[in-house]
Amino acid sequence: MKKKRITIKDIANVLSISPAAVSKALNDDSRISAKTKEAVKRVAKELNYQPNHLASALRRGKSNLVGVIVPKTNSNFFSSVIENIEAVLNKAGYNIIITQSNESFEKECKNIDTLLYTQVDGIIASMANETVDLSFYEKIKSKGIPLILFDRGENDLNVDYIGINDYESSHMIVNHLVERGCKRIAHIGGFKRTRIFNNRIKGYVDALKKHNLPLDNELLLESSLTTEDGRNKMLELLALENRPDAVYIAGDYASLGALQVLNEKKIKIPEDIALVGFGNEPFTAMVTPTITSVKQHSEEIGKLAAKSFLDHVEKTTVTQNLNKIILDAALIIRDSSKK
Amino acid sequence: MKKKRITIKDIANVLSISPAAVSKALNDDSRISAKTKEAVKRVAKELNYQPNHLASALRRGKSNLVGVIVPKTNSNFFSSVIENIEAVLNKAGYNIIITQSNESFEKECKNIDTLLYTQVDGIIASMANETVDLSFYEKIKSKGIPLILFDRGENDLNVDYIGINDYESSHMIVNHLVERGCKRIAHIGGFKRTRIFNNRIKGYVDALKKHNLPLDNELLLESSLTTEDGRNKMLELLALENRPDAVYIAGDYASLGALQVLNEKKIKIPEDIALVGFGNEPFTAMVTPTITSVKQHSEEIGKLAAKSFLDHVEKTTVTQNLNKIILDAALIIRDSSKK
DNA sequence: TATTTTTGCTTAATCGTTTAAACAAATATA
DNA sequence: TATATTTGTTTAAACGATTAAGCAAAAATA
Repeated sequence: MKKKRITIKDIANVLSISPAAVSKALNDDSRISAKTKEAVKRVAKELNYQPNHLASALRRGKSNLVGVIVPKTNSNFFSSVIENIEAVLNKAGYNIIITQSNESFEKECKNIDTLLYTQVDGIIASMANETVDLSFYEKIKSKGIPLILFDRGENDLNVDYIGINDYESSHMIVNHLVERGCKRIAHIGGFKRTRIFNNRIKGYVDALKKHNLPLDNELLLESSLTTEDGRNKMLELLALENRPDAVYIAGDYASLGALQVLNEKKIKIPEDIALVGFGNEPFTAMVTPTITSVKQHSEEIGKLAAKSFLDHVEKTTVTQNLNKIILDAALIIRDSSKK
Repeated sequence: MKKKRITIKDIANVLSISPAAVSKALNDDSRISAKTKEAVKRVAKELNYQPNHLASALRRGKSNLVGVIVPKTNSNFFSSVIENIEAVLNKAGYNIIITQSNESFEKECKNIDTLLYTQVDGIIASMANETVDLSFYEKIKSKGIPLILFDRGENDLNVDYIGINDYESSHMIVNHLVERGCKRIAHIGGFKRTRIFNNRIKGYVDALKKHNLPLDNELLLESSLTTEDGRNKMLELLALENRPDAVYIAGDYASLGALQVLNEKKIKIPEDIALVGFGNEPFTAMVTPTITSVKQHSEEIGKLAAKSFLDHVEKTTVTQNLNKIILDAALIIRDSSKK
């Protein structure tokens, strides 16, 4: 019942030549005559031959597969990054394997093992929120497999990184809010231990200082940045005796939660409290009022991450200098913070 | 500079036994002594041995990889289906490779080729809108590789299918709108050639008949169901002399476009025109007003698709009866159509 | 004690490709 | 014409695992 696989041997038999010649013909080896090549390709098509990737990858020691690890595909940012990684790598003859960590350290470790086991030629990853222990990433490095991080990265791991300038983005946001006339600007930040969120916090603190605004610790909250936690942290801020007049939230999903709370309590946005999110998820332009947010250039990040990988595999030289690319983000001003 | 790979041969050398014994020990073969197994596993750990998937897959003729093809990972429905497929398959020792067709027939064909080339053990797919030519799917079948379709499937391809009852869903929606008092119900449907959208249209037409409502052809439009096209089709409906008092749209993204148009024109939802979408994307609960939509049980669909694949590989019998599973969808009533 | 069965391993072939090395025939060079 | 080079192919050994078959030694059975 099972269909017999067509192999190069079958093609060789038809043409009465050796399998080696067939292999070389299919790979356009210069030492094979044009006539033979043509014949081989014709017969290959006739027999509906499909090369066996496992065999060639095993022999070549190269799978032409690249693993991608993201916290969730279900966000515009990550899905767009993936799309662009894929576009660049496909052109170079690579295919990608996408895995999700669901923000779980354990799942992320499993994913790494799976990818290594599948013999990927490289890994492009954005780390889960939970991840503190870097030993699994060290494992990738120790195998000599190119590792490229984007968005969620770690300085300690001395690897290529593509991301945006989080520190500077916070400055942009605070500048914008100050210009609007806001004086008590709160910040619902992500986990401090995650580098990008820590940088956003630092940027926020320094920007306040720059504008001679006092830093009020009750206005600086740490959050998991889910919609649910956005709601909770917003409620905390509203419970304060001295409410903020603007809230900068380090993630769009959390900013959505905050927006819902403000709408429910009939607090006017941006008149009473202005709102700024982060990530420029499509829904920020869909909700009422639309939410000001920061665009992270997902297309660019995806392309650069892929190119960074290609640099590694194509460069045979030992002069492997690290690619650390920091892009400038763009503030997309919408109704939630308009003048 | 490159790290030498550790193979079973290295382990064998350390223990002065044969590579075959090592392989069997690692696979818990009953003919290997407990002592040897223990020693092998200890040394494997010490040397940080990672099995070479390519080699074992080649030899076994089984890659333990399952390919997944979806139009876009960037929708809650598909990302949730994928998550659940993965959960079930991981438990059974399989890993998945996710690919996106971006609703393009050409890309979908490429994805199929990639997956076949990677020697996946099975393919779970949801077809692109564009896809009419089924020859690439026939190719999968002709190779004897299990193929399971979900959501977007085709009856002609005689394969397993998991989806919801689209025809019945339309009835549910029309019933709900009629109950609300609506008399002129419009339908912005997907492409007729896509089976699921065609079923929704049929359900709409029959439900109108059931309620003795006239079928007005200017109220039945065909759409690509993007946000942009949702806007355009809504504008078409508003241009009618005799406007509808309810619009049932076969996709949430298009319903969002329609909602934007109605909001811009200050047409009251649901008082002037009620709105119902399809898919229960999270944003339907985020926008103002929230949009009534149909929940497709993505978790269930994902799990069932994975189980269906496992059925195929585990069943060695020839009695392979087809799994055609049709789930009942659930109508989630929100502000856009509340009484 | 002699014979059979079980246990625990080894040998060698195999999966489908690639590729270094060998080699004959054709062509170029001296 | 003799020698060197190029061309087009074959042979055979990999890649790293699995596995059928074989074979001693140990244990069980008669």
